[in-house]
Amino acid sequence: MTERSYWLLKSEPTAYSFSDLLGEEDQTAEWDGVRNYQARNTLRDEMKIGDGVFFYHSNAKPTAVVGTAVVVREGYPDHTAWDPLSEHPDPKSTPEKPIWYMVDIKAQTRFSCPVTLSEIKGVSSLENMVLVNRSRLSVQPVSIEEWEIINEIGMPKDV
DNA sequence: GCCAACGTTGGC
DNA sequence: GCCAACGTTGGC
Repeated sequence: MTERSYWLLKSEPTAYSFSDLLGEEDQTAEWDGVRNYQARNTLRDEMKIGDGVFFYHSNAKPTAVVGTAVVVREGYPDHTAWDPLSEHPDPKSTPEKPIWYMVDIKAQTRFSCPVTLSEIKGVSSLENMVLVNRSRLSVQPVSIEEWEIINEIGMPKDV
């Protein structure tokens, strides 16, 4: 019996946006293309079915957490690595010896008020977020406190 | 478009 | 195993 964990996934909306995820059949997609070892380890070993996911738009105007999703399939080999026509081919990864992994996520909630990076930087209880301190990591952990605070800002109940 | 940060590669 | 060179990310 383990408790739910929380994560943040980054995507450039010009490449794949939260709207794209909402437009998928069953609002579910493979989170493929991650080619960083630390992020790979998180995808492969740590993210569990039912875990909460923040969907973050990087390189966007503005950069922001735009919604939430849930993990619906745990780490399995990223088959796009051995597809030479994919966006991120890596010939060193094979079906027999996969290097890269992915999870499936399903969209949950689109924030009525996307939580921008500058907003996050202005909240003292969010100053330890990985997003703020190690900005290049594209798959990163989120504490339960950070999860709750950003959900409250993104989906205010009393408006 | 610039450029700082930082992850990866490869020569030694 | 070190570290310089290089490539990429991503905020601004």
